[in-house]
Amino acid sequence: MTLLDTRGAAALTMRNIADELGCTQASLYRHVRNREELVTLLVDRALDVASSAPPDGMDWAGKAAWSARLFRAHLLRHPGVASLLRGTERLGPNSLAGVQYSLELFINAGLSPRLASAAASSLATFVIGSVHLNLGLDMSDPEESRHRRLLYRSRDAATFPLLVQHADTLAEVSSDDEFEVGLNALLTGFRALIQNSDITRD
Amino acid sequence: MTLLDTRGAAALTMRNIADELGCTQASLYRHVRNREELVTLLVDRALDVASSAPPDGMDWAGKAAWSARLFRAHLLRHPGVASLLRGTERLGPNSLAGVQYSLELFINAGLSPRLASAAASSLATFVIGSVHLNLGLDMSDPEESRHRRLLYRSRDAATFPLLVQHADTLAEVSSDDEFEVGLNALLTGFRALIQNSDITRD
DNA sequence: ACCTGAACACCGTTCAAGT
DNA sequence: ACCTGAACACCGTTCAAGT
Repeated sequence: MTLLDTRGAAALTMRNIADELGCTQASLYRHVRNREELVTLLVDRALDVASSAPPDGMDWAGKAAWSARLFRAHLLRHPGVASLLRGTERLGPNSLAGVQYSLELFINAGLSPRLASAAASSLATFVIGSVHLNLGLDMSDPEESRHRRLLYRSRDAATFPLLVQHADTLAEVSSDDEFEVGLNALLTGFRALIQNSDITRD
Repeated sequence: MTLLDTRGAAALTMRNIADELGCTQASLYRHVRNREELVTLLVDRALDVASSAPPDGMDWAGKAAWSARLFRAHLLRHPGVASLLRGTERLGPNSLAGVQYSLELFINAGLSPRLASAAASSLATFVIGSVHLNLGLDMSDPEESRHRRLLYRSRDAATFPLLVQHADTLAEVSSDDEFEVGLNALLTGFRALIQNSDITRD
């Protein structure tokens, strides 16, 4: 865990883990079948944020937004965890707690179990995908913004007119902005979905 | 390219590439700095679908949905490409063409360049994230659905009541369903955003 | 039961040496 | 300029041998 946070996902090798634990690499295979199994266990343990519930007094959309922001912030604080987060291994108890919670949220909001599941999945997909796509980048770094502006501006104006024209704007859009716009759009869409299924039910 | 499609991303090693090309691994470093640079070039070349535009006669939402589904289908058909798709390397000409196109779409729909960029990014994030989270899984495989049903049903009913109760429903929700629900919600949210900025402008 | 040392078959990358 | 052979420092995994 500390190894992953301090030296990154690339340094999470069986040898380094064994060193950190004070044993040989071969010993690890007494407690774990594969490296993959170890990663699965590690990732689920790292997802214990999902259990912290939003404060009371919010409607479902407020709670969903609160949880999504918390989850995203946690992943951004632990990029190593985020980079190991795939779809296959979301079976651990902490991940399941997250599924249970978001499912409850959307069902109580008025969605059918099927739609609630799809909505919760979509939201998680967006949060994880959002962190994933910005893993290498540090948007607060001014160097990064300058680099992107140059990339857009130096394109051929005939084939990429909009990129050249709005280079400055595009370079300035932070990943936080992107996330908020997408999160808001998703929740607005879910709200419409709930109203529609209410109408259908009447 | 054929190596990636036939034997997967794990088999995309410098040795295998060199074999496929009929040279030694060391020769590759005359044409490419890193393996990473090679992957970047390869991924961008694999994204040539972005250039195929949707048929005329659709509104912006229809076009966006059409492009998103096309992109997703392409990635699902080439899982190796999808697994290599990170955020850092979207600089290639094909990726930029996709950015230019989606930007044009949302600006013409009535969004400011800033919001259009965020909307386009969010949509791409959702598509890529959606494919990413289902990379290992084959939902059409009945074995997979049975496994998921068992996973949910065998949980502790006291801590995960909803998972146990709706195990059958949850196991049956396909990734296609999830994607359609999320896509629809996003586009509905963007539509509301456009109407809002129209009102603000008046 | 748990650990060790040593090996195996793989990686990406480098570099002197060839043509 | 481009390619080769051989090496380097790493991987994950296995296995007989120890306690």
